[in-house]
This record gives sequence, C-alpha cells and structure tokens, in this order.
Amino acid sequence: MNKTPKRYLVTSALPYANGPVHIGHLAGVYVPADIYTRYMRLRGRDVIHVGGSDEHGVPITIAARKQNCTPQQIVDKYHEIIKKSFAEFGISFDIYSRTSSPTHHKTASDFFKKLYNEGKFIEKTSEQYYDEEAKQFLADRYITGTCPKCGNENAYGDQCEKCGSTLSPTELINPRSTISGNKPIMRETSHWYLPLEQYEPWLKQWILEGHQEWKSNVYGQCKSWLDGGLQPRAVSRDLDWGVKVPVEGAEGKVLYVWFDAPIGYISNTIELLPNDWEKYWKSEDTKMVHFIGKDNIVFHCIVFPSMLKAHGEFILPENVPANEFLNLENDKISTSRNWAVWLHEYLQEFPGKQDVLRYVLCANAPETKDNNFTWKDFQERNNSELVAIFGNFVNRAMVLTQKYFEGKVPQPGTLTDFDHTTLAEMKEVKSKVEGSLETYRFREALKEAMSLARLGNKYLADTEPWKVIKTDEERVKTILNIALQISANLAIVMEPFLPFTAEKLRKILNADSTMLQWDSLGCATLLPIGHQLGEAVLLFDKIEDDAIEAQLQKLEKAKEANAAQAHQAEPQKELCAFDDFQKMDIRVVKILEAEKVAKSKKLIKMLVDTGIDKRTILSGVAEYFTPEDLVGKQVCMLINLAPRPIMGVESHGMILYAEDYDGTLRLMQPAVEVKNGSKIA
RNA sequence: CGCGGAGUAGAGCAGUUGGUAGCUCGUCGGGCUCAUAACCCGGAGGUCGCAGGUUCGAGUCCUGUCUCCGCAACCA
Repeated sequence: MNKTPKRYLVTSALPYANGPVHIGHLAGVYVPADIYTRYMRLRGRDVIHVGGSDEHGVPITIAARKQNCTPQQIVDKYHEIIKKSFAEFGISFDIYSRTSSPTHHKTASDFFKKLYNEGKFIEKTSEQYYDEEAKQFLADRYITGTCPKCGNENAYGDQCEKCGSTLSPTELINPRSTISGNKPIMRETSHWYLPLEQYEPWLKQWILEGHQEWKSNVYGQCKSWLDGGLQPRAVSRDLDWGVKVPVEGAEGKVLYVWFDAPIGYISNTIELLPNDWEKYWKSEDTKMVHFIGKDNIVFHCIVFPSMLKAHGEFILPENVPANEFLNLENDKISTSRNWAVWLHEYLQEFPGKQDVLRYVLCANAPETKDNNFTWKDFQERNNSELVAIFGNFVNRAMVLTQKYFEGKVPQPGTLTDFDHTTLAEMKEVKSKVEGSLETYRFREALKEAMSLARLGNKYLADTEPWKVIKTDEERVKTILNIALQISANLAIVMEPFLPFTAEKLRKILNADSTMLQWDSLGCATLLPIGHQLGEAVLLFDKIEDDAIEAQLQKLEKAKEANAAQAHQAEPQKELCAFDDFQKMDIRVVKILEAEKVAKSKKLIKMLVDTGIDKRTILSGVAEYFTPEDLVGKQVCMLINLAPRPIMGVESHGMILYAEDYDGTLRLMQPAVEVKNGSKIA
C-alpha cells in the first residue's frame, strides 16, 4: 500500500472458548491491539477493532462430554466470562461477538459455498478411525494404543510421549478411543481441501518480496513454510459441532475450525456494520492489521490470506505483528495445568488496578522473544515506576499548586533556558511515541511516554520551587505552570496505554478530553491560566508484600494440585506366591490407647485389641497423627509380624496405612465397624 | 542433522542500515525534603551462549556448536 490508508481494520486473535483469558493472551494480543486501536481513535482515524470467541472444534466437544453438558453450554459459559473480563479490563472492541452466531454461520457458509462453486477446493477420500459408540471420527489425539517402537501402552495417535517418536493412528497396536474406550474401526470419509500449493508463487511474491518489513519472527516463519513447499489442507471435518458444510451429501461434516475461525473477523464486522462493513473488507484503501501470538503465524500469513485470495473480493492484511510468548514465574503458561493468571480473577483480586496490569504487560511485552512475568516484577513496576515516577510527579505538581496558589494554574513569567529545554523535550515525546506505535513497538512507545513523567520529576528537582517560593514567588508561578502543563500532557499521552489512569488524571486536573486532544500533545498551554484544578487524589497505590505473597501462594497451590495429578502409581513389585501371601495374617483391630513415645520424634505407642489379645505396638506416624486421631479407630494390621524392640519397647505387629502421592499417611478403615480380629483376605 | 525465533550487567529487556555496548528495576555513594521514605545526580557491575571466520573495525555479517521456546493435543 503506497498511499495513506483511509481506514483501519484491527483484528485480534479469537480466544478459544474452552477457558478464560489469561495474561499470556493479553500481553501477546489484546493489550497491544487495544493500545493500537485507542491510538488510532485519538488521532481521529477511522478504525474498528473486531474480535470474538472461537467456539467450534473438537476440544470443545470433548470438554462438553467430560463435563456432561452440551458444547453450547461450554461456549456460553466461557464466552460470557471472556467478554465481560475484556470489557472490564478496557479492551475496547467495537464488537466482541462469537463464531456460533447466526451471522457467522451464514458468512462462513457463504464463503465456503463460493469457493466450492468456483472449484477452488479438491475433494479427497481417505480411511480414518471411527468410534461406533460415540458415532464420530477420531482425531489423532483421541486415539491411544501401544507404541510400536517402545511398547508404551499409552501412546497417542500422533506421537508417543515416552520415546518421542512420531506416529500415525494406524501404527498403534490395540488402538482405543479415548472417548468410549472402545476399539475404533476404519471407515471411509471424504473431505474438501484447499490446495495451498497453488497459492505458493503468489504468497512468495506478496510476503517475501512485498513485506520484508514484517517482524523477523513472522517473516522467518513464512519463509520457512514457503521454502518447504505447501500442501493441500483439509477444510472440513467429521463432527457435529460447527458450521455445517453447505453442500448436498455432506451431512455430519462441518468446516474445520481453522477455516471457520478467521472468517469470524469478517462476520463480526458484518454484525457491527450490517450495511457498511464492505468498505472495511473490500476497499484497497483500508489497512488491515492482525494481532496474534506466534503460534498463529502460519494461519494468518499463509492460510487465511490464501482463503481471501481464493475468494477474490477481500483485502489482505497489511501487517501481522505477532508476539512471542509470556512465561509465568519461569514456567510456561498452561491452561490445562492451571498455571496462569486469569484475567477475570485478577479483576476481582485487584479491583481498580486494570492499568497496573496493562502497564506491566506492555512494558514487559514479549515483542522479540519469550519474556517472563513474575509477581515480584509486577509489584516493583507498580511501586517504583507507576507510583514513584508517574503518580508521584503529578501529586507533587498538584500539592505544590494547592499549597501556593489555591489550586489555580498560575501565570508563567519569562522562561529560562532550562524551561525552554524542558519544554522542547516534552514536545519531542509526541513524534517518538507516534513513531513507535506506528511500527508496533509498544514497549518502546510506553517507555517514551513514561519519560515525560521522568522529565517532570527532574524539572522539579532542578528548579526547587519549594525553596524558591521563599524568595521569588513569580518564578514559582512559571515553574508550576510548566509542571502542570507536563501533567496535562501525560493525561494525553497515557490514554492509549492506561485509559483508566488518563481519565482519573483528567479529573484531577479538572480538564475534559476536548481540552486534552492528541493533536495538542507537546503543547505548553493546555491548561489556561487561572484554571481551577480538581482534587489531588493519588493516581496509583502501592502494592504491599502480602498481596504479592497471596498470589504466589495461589500459584504454589496450583503447582501442588498438578503434582497430585501428575503422580504416577509405583510399578508393581515382583510376583508373590499365594502361599507367601497366606503367611501374612492381616486383621482388623481397634486402637484402645495411644500416646507419644517420650524423646522420639515419630513414634506413637498404642494398645490394640486384636480380638485374640490386647497388645502393644509402635508406629512411626506422629508426624501425621496425634494420639487422639487414633484412639477408638478400627484399622488394618499385620498381626504376625515378628516382634521387634523399638526404643526399648517391643512392638507386636504393624498397622497399615495408605501413603498418598506426597507422602501423607491415611488410616485404612473398614467401611462399617466389624468385629475386632476379622481377617482380611 | 525437520523448520523458524531467541540466548546481551544481579533481574527484566533495547540495540533498526557493522563504527565508543544502552534502558528500567535492584545495588552502592551523594544531594534534596514539595511528594505515596517518594524524587534528582553519580559510581560499581557485561570476554554480548560457546568456538571459528570475513573486515581497518562484529552484539550486528558468515560457518559450526550448545541451550530454551514455538510449528504437532490444550494454547497467545
């Protein structure tokens, strides 16, 4: 595109509606997309930001099966959570819809039909595993069986996680469906494919020659795919959840979710502007930008553009500024492992602190490589950057003005050289921030914006109005006027990044957004002389250690829960002859008395009723039970274990416990009370 | 030897066409006291993953090599 675009279409990746949104999604996609969009709006450009939930695909049907509900219920639940949390977090979508909407079904269906009618697909028949009970074809991942290479009995249809070898479902010995547990059968099925290889020359031209300015991770990935040669890609699947394939004889088939989802960008625009959407999608002077994470590069740079090209009426993305991934406390963020900071939970636990998270995620965004989010860093950035630099500067300017001039903007006198230098630096911020934002360098842009607050602090430190007031009130008027003008500029420049704070700051300055327009950023006369300022409330609050500690503990709990889930039962011991087993006399006994053995750490001495006699035994379980936990309980015990003296007392048997994954011991009790001395066999 | 990206002060990150290695936080020292013990100035701290090569000159270009992350279930 050579000429200046007339309008902008910003899309952000559709979150998959089988879970809530977490900080990885935000840092990778939604925060930068929102900053970009807000910036465009502030510049008065024609821009819309479209998004929505991606609600189709196999995983959602699996989740529904597991939770014993319908796929619709799953997506309804998460769509609501996601939509609500985005809104509360200030991600300013012009529309946030969903791929289960009627508009989307129609749009995707029509899209498919057009390509189908024009012969843009090829049809292929193949044999795939089919679960007769669940009545569905099985994706590779939903088939398990014995690995032909290492004998692991729980290899997946695409890969054995034990030996790492790549497999195809037909290689598995004794394949089983993970849905029903049954043995699947082979069944013939036919699907439509988009012949991507036909678009290869065009893609090479368009990306490799036409878009060398794309980020290196994006460009590199595209180049690698194009150099490797593209293959036809199936656009349909055998499934009952999704957009029905609108062709006769295609019952039980839906559009493959990758084909369906990006069309959501179009449907959402149609839903937003039913009569006016076409100018955003079909007009060459629209600039379209896709915000995505690195895992989506191929779809948005190769596959979706090929679809759009095949369709023929739509424009192509001008840029795809994909981000890398964000880690959490040095570990990969994972929905299934619950290793994440969930947006809806953050909003509850840190009310009114949307901008703190927005700030941290932008300042530490994974723009060029994977980055790490830690709660300690979150606290530090809040306390020593937002509070100490930005909030503190505004507060200083406000408090001084209240103190000396009753909260009215004072009239400046003659400017010194230093004043001029400071104002000149302030003026530069606009072009720097704009330059960074236009090239998707959000981290850099935010740093430039923050530098304005630093400039303000330095200005006050160097001019020392609290000293000068004693000798030269006129000079102080100039100083504070400048300090307040800097604050007003901060209210403008922070708007795309920290919209809640900008609003708050406008209130503090008693200025509305008509006084503080982006175009006047850098201007030293934003606040008129004599203007009455508002109340000097604090922009940010410190975050104390206990709040951070609570978050870390929450994560620690998630980790423990994972450990419990990941715990594997120990392998079976070697075989034991029946006679050997019969030698052991295991009985139900009642604990009559229990007391800790003096001077021992672990020992508890007990008197038990075995039905035969009453005897003394010792058990090394004081770390897990108090004597009171034990008295009166019936438990299992090996009564013919050879007696053994422990710490001077002879123990006549051994009580049996179950040892949990983490080493915790549990009593083994009969489900109902039985007679003491009952045999266990 | 599948393909991309990344590896730079204690931590988190910049470094755009090869030309004195930067920023934020932390740390140490000093200043200031208007401000949420906040702010301002200065210092220390790096053989730019490792090994070679091209060049007058390499964090940057080339070759090899190690590690991490993605591309394959969930997933940004």
